[in-house]
Amino acid sequence: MVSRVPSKARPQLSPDLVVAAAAQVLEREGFEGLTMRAVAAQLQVQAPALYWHFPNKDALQVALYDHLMADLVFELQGRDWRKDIFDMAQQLRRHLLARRDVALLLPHGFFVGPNIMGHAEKILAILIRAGLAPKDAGYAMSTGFSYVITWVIGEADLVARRATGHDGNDELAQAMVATGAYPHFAQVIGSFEAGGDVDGQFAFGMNCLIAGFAQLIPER
Amino acid sequence: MVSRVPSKARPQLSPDLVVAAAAQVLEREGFEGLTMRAVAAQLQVQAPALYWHFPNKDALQVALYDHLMADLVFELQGRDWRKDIFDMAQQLRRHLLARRDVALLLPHGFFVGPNIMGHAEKILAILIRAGLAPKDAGYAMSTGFSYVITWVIGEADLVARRATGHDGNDELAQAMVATGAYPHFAQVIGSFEAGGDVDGQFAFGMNCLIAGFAQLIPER
DNA sequence: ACCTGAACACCGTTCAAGT
DNA sequence: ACCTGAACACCGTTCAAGT
Repeated sequence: MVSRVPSKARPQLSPDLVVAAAAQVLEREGFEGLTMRAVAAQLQVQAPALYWHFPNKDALQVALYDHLMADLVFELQGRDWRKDIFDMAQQLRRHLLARRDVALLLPHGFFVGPNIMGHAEKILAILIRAGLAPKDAGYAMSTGFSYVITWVIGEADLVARRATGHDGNDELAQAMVATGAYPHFAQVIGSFEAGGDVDGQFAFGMNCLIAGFAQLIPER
Repeated sequence: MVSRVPSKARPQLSPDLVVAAAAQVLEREGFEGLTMRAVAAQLQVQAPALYWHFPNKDALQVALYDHLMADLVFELQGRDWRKDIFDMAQQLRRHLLARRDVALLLPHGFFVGPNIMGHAEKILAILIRAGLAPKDAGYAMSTGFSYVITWVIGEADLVARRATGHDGNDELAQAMVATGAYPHFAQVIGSFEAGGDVDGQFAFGMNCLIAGFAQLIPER
């Protein structure tokens, strides 16, 4: 007789366990390696088993994204709302960059999850307290959120390309500049030869947005 | 003997022909249907034939994106740089929305192609003429570009979801609001019940950016 | 030089069947 | 209720072989 409660019993599958396994696969194999089969293997289970807990891969990805936001806690000064918003953007950026390929999990726009909601609530509180109308606060948040996500995808891509050596895109750009048909572009490229300041560029865009947000506060 | 120049001769394959076929497939089947096999079928050719003209699917996608930008011509007033930048963003948005799934072609950041370069040159000219330093102009352009792309992906997704009926995300949002744990979020959702103004929201974000750009112009 | 045929090594997902 | 085995209908890509 086989024991009904085997000692090596791997715990029964649950959505949380699946998400945790997916997180490990993502960190180890990257976004391209995040397949249903790989997640199943991580759990020592067959791929179709996952479909009992998630309707499809998209749903798993969304849950995974939310899961990876669980340990993001904004640390704010609470003196100037502009600084607070900026700090949140910066901390979100760092958080996303520190975990492999997280930003790629969200092909489509904003969505809802328990952890995400907590962050959104905090951001909206600050914006509304700063004087923005609720509707404007909503616009501002989603705009800022999109900015950070898009930025992180670009930045991760950049460091990946630098790691693998030459760009391929850079060469093409050089070639086109050499034609002399793009004087302004050439000028801009030239100003980047020092290497470009990633932190500075991120701050630039974010501060642009914040400056725009500030204009929405009605005069009192 | 078979004639050496068959009358029904489909012209020999070329990168341009492949890209044109890919454009048709994208418009007809959408991004998900854009497979090497489908493009090949459009050309009445076997899939591996494409690999003679493009090293891989990514390269084809990039070429396709650039191709789809060929018939975008910015129409500008040339009086106020802010208005011109805004108009370009608006026209780019409309252009992207009018062609199915174009914005999805660019998973990674900016890249280079002949048509793209022409547009970049025009944008940079305006920004530099407005008084931005070349480096700032470069930052501004890529920030604005990312904004529009991300926006369009979100907007296309939105109309797609509306077309298919209920959201699934909306329901979840409602449920979370009902918990009462997210008062600000609830407030924001409430202010959108009128339906939300897509054009207005796009303009909002873009104007935020432009306001930020303006702050970079040194005082004279 | 340019394309076909056949195959490799995968995918997400479904579904009957087991326990 | 929860998972396996086997399969379906695909993918991108490689490569020997044809012309």
